[in-house]
Amino acid sequence: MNEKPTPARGRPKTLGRDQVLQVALIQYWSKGPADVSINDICTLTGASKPGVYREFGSDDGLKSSVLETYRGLAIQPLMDILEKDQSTTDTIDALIGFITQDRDALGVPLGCLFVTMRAHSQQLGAVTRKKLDEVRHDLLNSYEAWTERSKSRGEFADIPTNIAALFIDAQHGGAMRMQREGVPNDIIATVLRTALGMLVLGAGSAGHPGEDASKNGHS
Amino acid sequence: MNEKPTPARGRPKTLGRDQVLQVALIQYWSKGPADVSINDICTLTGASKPGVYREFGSDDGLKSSVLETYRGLAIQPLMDILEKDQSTTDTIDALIGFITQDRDALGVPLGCLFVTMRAHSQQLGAVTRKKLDEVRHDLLNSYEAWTERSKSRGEFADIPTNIAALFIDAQHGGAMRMQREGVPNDIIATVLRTALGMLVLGAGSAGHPGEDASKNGHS
DNA sequence: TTTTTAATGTACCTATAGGTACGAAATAAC
DNA sequence: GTTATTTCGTACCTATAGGTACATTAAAAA
Repeated sequence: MNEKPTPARGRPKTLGRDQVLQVALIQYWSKGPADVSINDICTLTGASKPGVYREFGSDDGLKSSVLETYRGLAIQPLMDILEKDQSTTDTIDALIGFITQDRDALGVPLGCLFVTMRAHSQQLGAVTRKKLDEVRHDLLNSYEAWTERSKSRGEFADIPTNIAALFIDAQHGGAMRMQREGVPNDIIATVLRTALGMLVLGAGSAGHPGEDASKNGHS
Repeated sequence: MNEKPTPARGRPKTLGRDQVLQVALIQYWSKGPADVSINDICTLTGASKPGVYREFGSDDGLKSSVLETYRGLAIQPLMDILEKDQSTTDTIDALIGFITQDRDALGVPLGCLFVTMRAHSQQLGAVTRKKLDEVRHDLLNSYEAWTERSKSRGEFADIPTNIAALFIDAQHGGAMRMQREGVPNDIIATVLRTALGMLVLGAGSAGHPGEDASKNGHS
């Protein structure tokens, strides 16, 4: 419980680093990383601008720190599902459940900050882009490792591992984009079942239908 | 050959509307619509800023005009492939060929301006967003109509039409994102064959492999 | 030639972005 | 108390964005 290793010497720090990170996270997530200024974050947190710059160095520094936070919050749990020792179909169901969780109920924004940042990478600084690439590689490696394990159990369709990983990544990105565009979660889940169902060896040309949620399509 | 219906009265117009549209199109396409200013376009075309505003009204007006241009240039050809009277597998092959064309050879940027604008819609004006929605609906309707025709020929898998349309749209978006992220076109084509192949009734759980392009995956 | 019309572009406006200089304030050590 | 140290936040900087006021110019019409 070492709250503060050094009892410090000068003026005590009052800036709430975690609070700034939390607020910035929600703002970037809901409005997009390019549509939230440092000024906005200062106003919302009550922090001073030099305080934020002292803590994070730059806009780029803040964004990369937020991405790191998001990774622990939303990307790691996704990868944890892949690590878990369960059947291929169970993993797919768990993935779909995770991706199409009710965001209102959870109190978090729609979409995925990681996916959004990838789409906006041109507007991000070098540090954030580098971390983005790192997270992307981690995630793709996770998909590949899961695919390999599933293949070794004889549960995976005859698809090259790297292709499967890119395919899964594309479905994830597509699902998050649909969510932001207002497609209902049950429709998204149905699309994902169709898409990911085909990865399972021996599944029909259409995945198992599940409950029918195919009435309402796009607005 | 009515070059100019009205011989005009006052000072002749020198602003090259089409040139501005072309330059803006390439700029938005390659750098993203939020990373190109009116000033940039003025510098690149030699047009004056008031000239651009007289012609297009606003930033929003210019962007929506560019989107309209892009629609004719890249979206309509895609939809034309869907209208063509050919087998489901042939249409899928044509789609994949169109999407993974060599952009360097064609002299056009990577990715898809329509897809990029959708991802950046928060940063666009009301007019452009409206047109974006219109194009999106057109495209989804095109996918649905094609799906229905394919079903009536007994060539389509047992997937609800609206779900199939969203699925195809997601593959297109994913392909364009991969292209921007540096995935080679032959890899993208393989992912698309895997994804779209499952729409064909009676295809194996993996699509027909085609030539093997599954060595190099993601960088 | 003078007038009317319609386009031209220089030079400006306001707002906001990221970023910082610097004196004031709060603590521990002396 | 005084000093050393560390953080604080007001007030500022520069750059660039979208957008426009207005005097000027080039044509057709009178």
